[in-house]
Amino acid sequence: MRSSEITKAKVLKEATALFNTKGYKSTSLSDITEATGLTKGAIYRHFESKESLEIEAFQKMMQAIFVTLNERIKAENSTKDKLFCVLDLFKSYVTNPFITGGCPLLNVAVEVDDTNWELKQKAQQALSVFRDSVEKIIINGKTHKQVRNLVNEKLVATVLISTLEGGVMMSKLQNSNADIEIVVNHLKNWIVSDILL
Amino acid sequence: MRSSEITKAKVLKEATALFNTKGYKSTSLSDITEATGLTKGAIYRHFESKESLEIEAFQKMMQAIFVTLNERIKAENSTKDKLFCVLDLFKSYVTNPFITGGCPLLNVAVEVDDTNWELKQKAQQALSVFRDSVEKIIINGKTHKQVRNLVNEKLVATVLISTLEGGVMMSKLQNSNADIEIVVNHLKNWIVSDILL
DNA sequence: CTAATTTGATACCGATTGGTATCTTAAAAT
DNA sequence: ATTTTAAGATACCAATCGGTATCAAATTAG
Repeated sequence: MRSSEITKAKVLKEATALFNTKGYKSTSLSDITEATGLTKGAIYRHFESKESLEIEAFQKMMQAIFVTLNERIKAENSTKDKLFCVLDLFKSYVTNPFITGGCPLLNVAVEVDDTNWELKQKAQQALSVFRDSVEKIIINGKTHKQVRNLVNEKLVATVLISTLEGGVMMSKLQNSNADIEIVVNHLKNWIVSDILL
Repeated sequence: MRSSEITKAKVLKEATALFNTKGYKSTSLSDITEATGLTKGAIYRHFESKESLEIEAFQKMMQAIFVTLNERIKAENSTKDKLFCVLDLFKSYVTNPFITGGCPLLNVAVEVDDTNWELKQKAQQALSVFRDSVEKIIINGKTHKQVRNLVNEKLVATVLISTLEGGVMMSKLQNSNADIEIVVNHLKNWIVSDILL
C-alpha cells in the first residue's frame, strides 16, 4: 500500500464514522481534519469536493456491508438461515455496531433531499441491491422446495427491510436494543410460520 | 389573533416545512427569512434561538399529528378500524402529504445525535406517546373481545410502528407509493389474521 | 388621542463554512 | 544518487453561519 493510499484510507475511515453518526451535512471539514490529524490541503488532494467524499464514504460503507452479508448468506445453506443472517445483520447495527451510527442506508435516505441528487441516487441503488439479494434468497428457496410457492418475494423483501430499518431507528432513538430485538424476533416467527415450507 | 401571533405562526409554519424537508441543521435562518419574507430580527423576537425554534416546530408537527390521529381513532368504533386509521395516517405521509417531507418523528430520530439532547428527548417522548396510543387500542380491543387475549400489545405496537416508519423511508427514497402501500397492505392482513378475534 | 410598549427592519458581529493557490517536503522513478 | 513527481502544510479567500444592538414604526393600553 502506497503512503498516499494509506492517508486516503484514513480520511475515508474517519469521515465514514463522522458522517454516519453526526450526519453528512453536519460534519464539517474541520471535523475531519481534527479526526484524522491531517489538513484540508491533504484531504482535497484525494477528494475533489466534500460532496464526492460523502459519496465515496457512503459507497465504502455499503460495499463493506454487502460483502459481509453475501459472505454470511453463502456460508448458510438453508433458506431459513440465509434469511436469519439478514435479520442478525440489522440487529448488529445496534447491539454490536461494526459501523457506528446505525444503518448507513437509513441515515442517507432520511437526510438526503432532491438537492443531493447524486447521493440520493447511490442510496436508491443500495436499496435496490439489498432488496434484490433478499428476493434472490426467496426465489432460490422456492426452487429448492424450502419456500411456499404462493409467497411473493417482492412483498417479503419490502416488509423485511422496512421493518428492520424502522426497528433500527427506534432502537437508536431509545438507546436500547429492546425494539430491534422485538422486531427481529417477530420477523423470525413470521418467516418460519408464513414463508418457509 | 394579535398581529405578533400571526407572524409567529407564519415563522413556525414555514420553518416546519423547511425542517421536515431539508433537515433541521441544514435549514439556515436565511432559508427561513426567505420563506417568510421576514428578517432575522423579527424571528429572534419570537424565538430565543434557532434550537428553540427547531424544538417548537417539531412539537407543533407532532401535536398536529396526534390531534388528528386521536380524532380519527375516536371516530371509529371497532379495533380493526382504529388500527387501520394508524396505518392510513402513515400512508398519507407519502400519498397525500399534509405535512411535506415525510414523518417528522422519523426525520428527527435519524438526524439527531447525542449533541441535540433536547430535540432527541422530544422525539423519544413523541415515540412513547405514539406507542402508547397503539397499545391502548389493543388493550381496549381485548376488553371488548375484539382482540385475542394472547396478543402482546407492546409487540404489536413496536412492529406496527417500525414497519410503517421503514415503509415511509423506502417510499420517500424511491419517490413512489409502492413500498408504503405494500407494507400497509401486509400489516392489514396481519392484523386481521393474527391480532383480531 | 396620547403615551407606553411591542414589533420588526437594518446593520452589524465574530466564528465557521467549503474551497484554493502556493510552497516545502517527502516519496518514486530514472 | 539525482531528478522528477506527488503529497501535505500553510495561509488565505469569499460566503454564510447563528446571533445581537439599535432604532423607527406600528400596535396596544390608558
